[in-house]
Amino acid sequence: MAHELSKAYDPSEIEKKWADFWVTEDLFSLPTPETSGKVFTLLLPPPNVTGRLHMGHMLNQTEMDIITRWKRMSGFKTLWLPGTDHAGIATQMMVERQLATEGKKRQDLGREAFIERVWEWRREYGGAIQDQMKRLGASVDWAREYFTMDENLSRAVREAFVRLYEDGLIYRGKYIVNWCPRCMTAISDLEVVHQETQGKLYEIRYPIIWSAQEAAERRSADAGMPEHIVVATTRPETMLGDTAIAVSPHDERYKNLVGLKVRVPLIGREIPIIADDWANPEFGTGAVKVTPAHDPNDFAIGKRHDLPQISVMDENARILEGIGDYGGLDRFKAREKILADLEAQNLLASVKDHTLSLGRCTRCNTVVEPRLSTQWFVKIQPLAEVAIQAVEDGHIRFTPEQYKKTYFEWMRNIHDWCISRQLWWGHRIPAWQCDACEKHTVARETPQKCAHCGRTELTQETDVLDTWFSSGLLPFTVFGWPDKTKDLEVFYPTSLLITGFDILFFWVARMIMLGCWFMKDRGLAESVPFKEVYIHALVRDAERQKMSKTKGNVVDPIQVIEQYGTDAVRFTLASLASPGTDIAFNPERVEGNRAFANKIWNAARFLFMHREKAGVHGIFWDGETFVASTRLEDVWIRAKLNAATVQVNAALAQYRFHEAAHVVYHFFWGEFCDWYLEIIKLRLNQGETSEDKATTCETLLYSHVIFDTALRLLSPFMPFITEEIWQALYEGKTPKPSIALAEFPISPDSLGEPQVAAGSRAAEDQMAILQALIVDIRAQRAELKVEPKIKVPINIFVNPDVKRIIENNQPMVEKLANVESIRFVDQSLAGSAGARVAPQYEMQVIYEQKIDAAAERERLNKDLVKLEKEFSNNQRQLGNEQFLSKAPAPVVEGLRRRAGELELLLEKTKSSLAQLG
RNA sequence: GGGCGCUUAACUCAGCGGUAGAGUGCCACCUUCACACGGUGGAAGUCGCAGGUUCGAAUCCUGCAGCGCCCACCA
Repeated sequence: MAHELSKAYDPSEIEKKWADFWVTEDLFSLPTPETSGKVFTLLLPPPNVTGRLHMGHMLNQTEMDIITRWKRMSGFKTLWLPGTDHAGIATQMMVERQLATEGKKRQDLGREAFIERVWEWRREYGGAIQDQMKRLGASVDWAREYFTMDENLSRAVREAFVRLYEDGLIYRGKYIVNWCPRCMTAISDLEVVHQETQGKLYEIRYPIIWSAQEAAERRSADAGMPEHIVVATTRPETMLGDTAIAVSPHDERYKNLVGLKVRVPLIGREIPIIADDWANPEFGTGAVKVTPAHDPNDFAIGKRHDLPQISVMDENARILEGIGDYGGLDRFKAREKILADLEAQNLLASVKDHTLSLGRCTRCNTVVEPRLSTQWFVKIQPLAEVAIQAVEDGHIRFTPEQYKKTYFEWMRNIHDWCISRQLWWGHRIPAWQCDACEKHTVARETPQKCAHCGRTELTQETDVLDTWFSSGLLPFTVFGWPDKTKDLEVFYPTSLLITGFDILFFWVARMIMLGCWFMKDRGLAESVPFKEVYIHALVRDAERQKMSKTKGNVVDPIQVIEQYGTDAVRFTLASLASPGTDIAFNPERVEGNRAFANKIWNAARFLFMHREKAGVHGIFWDGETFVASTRLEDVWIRAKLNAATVQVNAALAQYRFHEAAHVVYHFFWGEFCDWYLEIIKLRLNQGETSEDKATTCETLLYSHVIFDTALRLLSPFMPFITEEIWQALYEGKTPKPSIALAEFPISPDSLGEPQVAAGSRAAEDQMAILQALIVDIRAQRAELKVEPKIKVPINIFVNPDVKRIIENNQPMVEKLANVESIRFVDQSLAGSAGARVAPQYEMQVIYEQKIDAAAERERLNKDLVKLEKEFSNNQRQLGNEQFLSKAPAPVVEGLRRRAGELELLLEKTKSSLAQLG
């Protein structure tokens, strides 16, 4: 492909080109390996088919892509498996909304036609998020893409349901569930979000029914005979379904009322006063109305006391016909009317402000109504026990580790899982009800006859399964389960899961439970759906607010990408992705990383320019052996690159994306560009002799090797720009079709080459002295206000060792610090005008202009204060017997060495000050 | 009511037992032949508060204050 780089870095053009290339060349498709050795598998948390890419996705996919590319380049057979989720409620709502614009409801179409309509919708609009993923450069295996409603996955869902049923873990029953009257379906506990809401607490008088006999008894006993019992409630409309009043058995106030009957106001039903521990004497009046069909606690009381369950609302949360004057009224309208009617009868004792926690549907924000209905449940305890053990035994590792606690917390207090939904879009429950005996037959295929009575008139269950039921099975169903496939054998358990904490319970926990259960014949350690979980943070806006459509602060990743380029956005997210910390995403921050990309671009152009000038082509590298050089800057940059390599590999192994990004940024900009390229300019801008040309070629070769390695180090973070430059570097003759398939750098030092390591350390020490000297000269020039273009002579006072280092690298010092000439003197320069002292050298800038004595004195005084403070700390520690005996030797040695330096520096600084007068 | 975090330079965040760091922003100078999406130099922090452990604490422990998140059936 591209052999040369355009003058200006334009991400939009190159990103489109390579995104297409990766997909059309099928670069990331992985054939099924023979064995599971060195295989890395990652499942993409399937976005909703209705989804549009948001910053959360982008962070998630950037992290997954970095890890995936890193693993792939490091020699793993890497599979990143993409897919989309059919998202029951969300998708059904979307299509219903579309129907509504045509003035239709789903009931007008009927179940089959409606489902066909959803498929149509999916064919037309369902691919949006995949297209967006391609723009991010996500290196997934598109050939294996799945959809949770695909036939093979649907078959697996039925199989899983039937097996759980056969294991006795699925039951059907009439219980209080969370009901959304707008979605008209049951939802699980997790789909209800509780909000503190300012509401009212109403106290209502229920008239006590006194029989003549009881009344007489009371009067003779002088026991008092109250007319009413007052109950407190936040939802007066449910009184229509009251079947008892409960008081605490220990509540003296009500002791002798237990067993009596009261009349439910407005409807006149007689109900008993019962004693139950649930009633809290401290709260309200101590007496609570009991409505078993509309409250989970009341449901439990009802079971204990065998109370009738009277439902008073329909599926839309309207009062049922025939109940007082309230039939057909919406629950909140009914509440108003009931309160007014109570008031009129003087039965409303009081109304108080009361904050309560109101449950709302996560989909549509409608207030959830606890409703008595028949649903399918998963008996969760047996599944949870195994899932807890899997994590306790360390078969799944959480990063950050704190999420393990959250996971245990939830798992240990888990309730049975309501898995049926009254929707049409989804996996229909494989159960058939007998028209005659009304019992259910659960089967993989449509049964011929009832399993209980043998009759043949059967009707399939109309409910579908919770979407999370099918996604909870994905880690094995995507590999062909229930069949025993090769894929399942080599890819399961997957290696890693990267996801947000918001679906820790919805998805992560359920995958663990279901995986451990269905794969249990592999043994616990191998039954888990993934070996590691990395939980990433939330992307917030620049003000740390949660992004939300209603607040209007949602940042559209595609827009930011168009402004700065995908690479810059990816790099920004990576550099902010410190485990466990939410990300405050400010688009302005991307600017800095866009500049970084530009910097790399120009570094490449610099090398290419010289390559052209020198007529040097075909600089290729096998990616393994280092080209030798003994030049200080060459050994030094190699040592720095090795260090960066070691750090990046270590950081990625711990999902410390921010650290890896920082290391690679600092290497490229702070070391390679700022120092190395500046230094080699000396060798690249040489003359025409054959010796000069040879030097240029050597220099180019060496710098290309370094640059090539650095590009591969950066590639997982910025795949596009590195691909573009890498392809150009090899002039179309790349060793691999893509940089993404090239080798990720590993440090030669880490492979055990002690003499190389020693040489590196010496080079680093020498460069550190030269760098310090150069920086000091520059600073002194700035202080003396030497015009930038003027070269100045300098004097240096050093020991012979350092002198040799400087002499060997004199052109470097002269070029980088703009020095005319260096004179080595044999007397201390401390105190001389324009001098600076360091532990290893004394340096004086010779400049005719008069020194600003005041400024110089200020600087020296500041230095002096700092030095004195450090020295006194240093001396205090070194004078401390305890420290000397207890601190580790290297620390003590370090301080001793520093003490010597400090003494010297103090002395020199003081003498300089004295000279200034 | 339970549980979990966070508080370090103007801003965003690293560091988590051995002399306070980065990026952005800010100030000054420089359009030098890769890059002004640049270069060079510089200013800027009693590491929330109070105790404790330690030779040594931003780093470990306890308490307090502020901020945030998750879970939960108290009418």
